Amino acid sequence: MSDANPAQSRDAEYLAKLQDYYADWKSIPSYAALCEVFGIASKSWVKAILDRLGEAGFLERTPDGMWIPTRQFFARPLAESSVPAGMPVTVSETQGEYFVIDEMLIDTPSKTTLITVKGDSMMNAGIHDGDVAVVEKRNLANVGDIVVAIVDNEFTLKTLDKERGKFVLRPENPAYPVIRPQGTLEIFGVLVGLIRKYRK
Amino acid sequence: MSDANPAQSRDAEYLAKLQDYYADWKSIPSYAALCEVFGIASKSWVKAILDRLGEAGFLERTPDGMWIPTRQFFARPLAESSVPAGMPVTVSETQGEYFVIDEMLIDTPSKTTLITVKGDSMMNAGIHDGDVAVVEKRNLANVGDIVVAIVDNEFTLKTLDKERGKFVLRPENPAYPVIRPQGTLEIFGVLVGLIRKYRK
DNA sequence: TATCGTAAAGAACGGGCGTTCTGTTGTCAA
DNA sequence: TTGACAACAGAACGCCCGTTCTTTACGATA
Repeated sequence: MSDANPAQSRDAEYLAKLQDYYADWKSIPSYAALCEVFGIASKSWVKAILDRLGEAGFLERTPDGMWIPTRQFFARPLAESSVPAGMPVTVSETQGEYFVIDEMLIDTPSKTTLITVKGDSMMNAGIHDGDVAVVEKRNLANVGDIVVAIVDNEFTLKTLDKERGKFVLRPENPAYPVIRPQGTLEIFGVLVGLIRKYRK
Repeated sequence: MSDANPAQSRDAEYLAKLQDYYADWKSIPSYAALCEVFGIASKSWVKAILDRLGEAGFLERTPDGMWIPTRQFFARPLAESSVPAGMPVTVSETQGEYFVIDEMLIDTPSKTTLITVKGDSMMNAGIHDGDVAVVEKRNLANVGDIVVAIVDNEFTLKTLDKERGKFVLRPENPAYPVIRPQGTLEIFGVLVGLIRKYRK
């Protein structure tokens, strides 16, 4: 039985070196290369280290046996605004360099598009002019979803709703009218995320 | 000489599949595994594809020969919702306005923190409960900036304003009172971005 | 002094991986 | 109908990679 405490022994050093390497190369190298990275000479010990880091939850393996980093490997400081304590601002010194916002918002890159929002018709849903919508392309959506539809050859972002058995597009701003498409409603994609950048 | 046009042939499909795979596993698999991913049967053709994607700038190799993604690999196409024309939905061929979300929102990783927003006191600024605020840590801000301040040992997100020569924190929701701190106002950071994720 | 346990070193091995070469198929132009 | 080319398929090979086993060094413990 080891002490089961993950990154408290010398493994913490090895983890740090691995994180630095990964920041440079975005991959976990072969055991032979890891010998150089870690500064040790035996592949078997490298394997032992990686096995422990795996058990500790920093690494896992693909179905075909490759080592890959886990979410914990990137461990960003994400504070909750409710945290009461004095100054939890530690924000993890040094090797960060890798916010995985992308991963948070995007599941299937090939089906995801970014669209800049124009106008204030979705104001009350907290979607403003200039925001960037993260849209997953598909043509099926549920009532209540915010969708990107194609109306008059333009993209439009609205809430999908149903009125007397027919689909309609409802803006989230009383100043705009509900869109009741005649014929079929062409849905381009579904809103899965939103990004806003404040000018510096 | 090939036509030198990168992701315009069928390679675009292969790139998309690779991107999706990478989103799942954060690694580029062996040629054998790539055969399954791409749906082809010959390793030599897989190598040819990766070589071309490498030339096109989507992949590169580590010193020891492993394939790794480049920045371009993570770039997403950005469309403007105003685009009027027929169907420019072609995912903007070639390099039109690609960008990477992380880079867009974060200038200096070491000074940037993510904070989950609690409550609806900034409702009218389009900032909702559960949104993630991208905050750049510094203690100087201008009137009008949205800042994270420390009040009563808690983070609070408010607009910085001035009243009769003194700084105050103004919520963007009439149901909440303006905060008029006695003594100094401790500013933790300035809001530079906002992220929202819609449940699937 | 003897006995552990930890932290490695080092050898040995079998298989999988990347590479290269050679075929095969379909399509289009001339 | 021929030829050229693109898009793969398939085999063959040598080396490197991951795994396992054995051995060494060293500090703590008793």
